[in-house]
Parts: sequence; structure tokens; C-alpha cells
Amino acid sequence: MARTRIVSAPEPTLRRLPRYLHLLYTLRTGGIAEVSSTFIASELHSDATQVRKDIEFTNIVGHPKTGYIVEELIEAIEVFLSWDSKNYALLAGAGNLGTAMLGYPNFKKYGLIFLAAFDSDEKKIGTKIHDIPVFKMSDMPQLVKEWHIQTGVITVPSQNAQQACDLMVSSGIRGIWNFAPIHLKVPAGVILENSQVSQSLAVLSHKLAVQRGNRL
Amino acid sequence: MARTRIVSAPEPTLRRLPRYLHLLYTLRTGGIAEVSSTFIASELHSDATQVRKDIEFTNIVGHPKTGYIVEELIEAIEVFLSWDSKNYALLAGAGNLGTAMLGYPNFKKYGLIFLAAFDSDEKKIGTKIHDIPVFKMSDMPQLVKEWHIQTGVITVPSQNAQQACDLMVSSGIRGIWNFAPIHLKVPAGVILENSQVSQSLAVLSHKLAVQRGNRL
DNA sequence: TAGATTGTTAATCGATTAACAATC
DNA sequence: TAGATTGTTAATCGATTAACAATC
Repeated sequence: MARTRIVSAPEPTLRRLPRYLHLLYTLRTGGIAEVSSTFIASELHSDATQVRKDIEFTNIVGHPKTGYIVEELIEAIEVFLSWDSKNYALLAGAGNLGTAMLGYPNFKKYGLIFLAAFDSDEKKIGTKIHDIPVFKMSDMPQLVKEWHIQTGVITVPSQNAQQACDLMVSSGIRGIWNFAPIHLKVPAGVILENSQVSQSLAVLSHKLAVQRGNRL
Repeated sequence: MARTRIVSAPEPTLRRLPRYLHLLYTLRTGGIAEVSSTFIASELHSDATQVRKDIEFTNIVGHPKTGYIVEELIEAIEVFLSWDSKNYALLAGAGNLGTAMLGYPNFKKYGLIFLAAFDSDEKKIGTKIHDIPVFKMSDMPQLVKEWHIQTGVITVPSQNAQQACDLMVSSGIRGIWNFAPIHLKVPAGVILENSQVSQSLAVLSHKLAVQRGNRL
């Protein structure tokens, strides 16, 4: 079976696709089989042309008058985001945030499967958190190879983040998802994605301040 | 003292400012008093002109040849993001993620202070999580007024998120920080910021897939 | 001074939005 | 058919990047 070559899309598109997907899941649950870009746009306070442009990247074709088949669209977006196949992951830093990540039920939907956690705390090593075994840091290189882990999640404190990152890189991790509020240095070829709550909070608290200022 | 009116900035700028701030904290800890846009750009793999443009929004003025005073810049960014003043918050949904949020030590730096958590689980109501008391949902309107809470964090499951959101809005919450993977409807005037891990993961897993495709 | 840096204007780039023929 | 929608080209918008005079 010829698999269509996945080409890259602009980041804004990549960030919007999960929003469409969540809406489509709701529609499917409601037994709705077809959906138009107009409807998606009005539900998400977006623009119909933008929705169509975004959908185009997934190589799906719609039908004039009726729109897109919900089931087809779901599958196309899942394939495009690579959420249809398993993405084995490890996590470094089994603290509050790390524990929450290991127990987050939605990751399975996104193909992300945690096989191992790593921590430097002796008391945690050898235990299981949400059914995932915790290992000592030095076990990482071996387990990455044995279990074909390609994604590493960093939930250690800032001051240990670069060290954890370096260990992941030297272990053979291909993509790093960083939750520590610090800029990590990675070699070319390793993909780094920062998910920093501080960025999101900055937008919210600044907007709140502007709003307060406007009502003075 | 005349306080400069805070004007809005583009979202990309707002998202970059915390990155500068984290670097500046590191510099301050290292005893460095001055920094140039060139240096910040090279450290963060960014562009010096962009750094200067971003900094301009904070109304700080630099010095030719030497750059900016680290201490001044830190304060200006903190003021601009409104991280210098207290932002009282509540959280709805004291599960795995909610518990992690309540215990996240960095929020204090960003001015975010949790005064109350809300949950529908009888067993959690009346207890404390990371020193923050857990109330029943129906107590929300009264506590928001009494404690002047203006920010609400949503960490409930998707199917309960809109309900939690509506309760926050009717209680008088001005800004909502949503972690549920669903599109929330809020009235005009209420600020909604989505911090959805799925968006960040979409970027990472798609890039990983493209990289894999390129090496076939 | 010479040279590094800022502040700012102009040029470029890329994403969003508008317009509309093709389709069913 | 009439009318709603797609797919796509063109126009607009806004952010990024380049260029450079002013500054110390």
C-alpha cells in the first residue's frame, strides 16, 4: 500500500489540527457523519477558509455541498499528526508534574506510551507510578535501545534539565518534550518542543492586566 | 507615581518574554549586570533585532555599546507581564494534573497564588492539597467574591469542563486558564487562554514523523 | 576616536483572509 | 435546477528580518 509522503505544515496549522480533532470526536459521538468547514469554523470561532487550508495539508478531499466525512477527516488528521501509530516514550523527573503526566489518560489517544520513568531519588527507583516502572538515570541508554524509545519528556527541576536532556540525547532519543522553564541546547537532528506553562500564563496575565488598565 | 499605561503586544512577543526572563534570572544569579540583545539572541537561537523589538514593548531603554541593565530588564518584563503583582486564583478539578498544578513551585514567581481548589469528589472536599483547601463546587461564587479571585484554572475532565467554566464565569472570574482538550465558550470580556498539551504534542509528533519519513 | 550597540525605518516573508470558478 | 460547499488563486495583513543613522 502506497503511503502518502507526509510533508511539513506550518506550526499554526499543526496547533489547530488537534482542536478540529477534538470537535470531530464530539461530532462522531453525537452520530454526525458529515461536517463542513463553515460549521467547524463557527464552532471554534475560526475562519472557514483557514479550516479548509489546514485540512488540505492532510490530503483529504471534501465534497461540494456536503463537506467532509467526519470519520475520514478524523483518520486523516490522526495519520498526519502520527497519532495513529505508537510513540514510545520515557519521562525524566517523577515529581508532581511527572506523576501527573504518567497518569494522564489522554496520551494513549495521541499515540504516546510511557514505558519508563527515571528519577535520581533512591526511594522512587524500583517502584511503579501509575503502573510505569521507575529506573535510575544510568539505566537510560540501555532501555532506550532495548525498548526502541524515541521520545523523552523532561519534568525535572530547571537546574537538572540540561543534564537530563544531554543524557537523553546520548541515549539515542530523537524528540524531546521539555516542561522545564529553561532553554535547552540540543544538537541538530534532535527535535525539541517546549511546552512551558509560563508562556501560556504570560499571555493570560498580560491580557488581564491590559483589561484592568482599560477600566481604570 | 505615574504608572505607564500598559499596551497590548503581539502574542508571539508575549510568548518570548518569559524565555528572556528565565535567561536573565540565570545571568543575575551569575552576577552579570549588563546584557546585549546580541547575547540574548545567540543564547536563545533567536534574532537580535527581534529581541530588541520585543524589549521595546516593555518601555525599557538600553544603552549603546553596553546594552541593557539586567536588573532593569527583569523588572520591566515582570511588570509588563503583570508578574510583579499578586494574581489570586482558584482551581477546578483536583485530580492528577490539578494536584501537580497546586504544588508547582514556580507559579509564585509568576504572581499566581492559589487560594482554593474545587472538586465534586466528596472525599476530597474539606481536605487540603499542598496546603490549599478543597471546597465543593457550589461554594465558588461566594469565595470568588470574598477573596477577590480573578483567575480560574480548569483541570477537570473534558466532559465537565464547560460546566466548570460556566460556574467560574457566573462567579465573577475574569480570566480562565483551560487545560481540558476541548473548546470552551465564554462570553465577551472574559479572557480565555488554552494551554493544551495536545497542541504541543501535535507539533512534536508530526515533526518526528516527517523526520522519519525523510530517512526512509 | 573606533567600535559595538541601540532604536527605528524599510524590505521581506509567511500566514490569514477575500474572492470566485468548479462541483455536485 | 438552485444553492451550498470545496479548492485555489489573489489580496491583505502582520510579524520577522535587514539596513543603517544615532549614540556613547
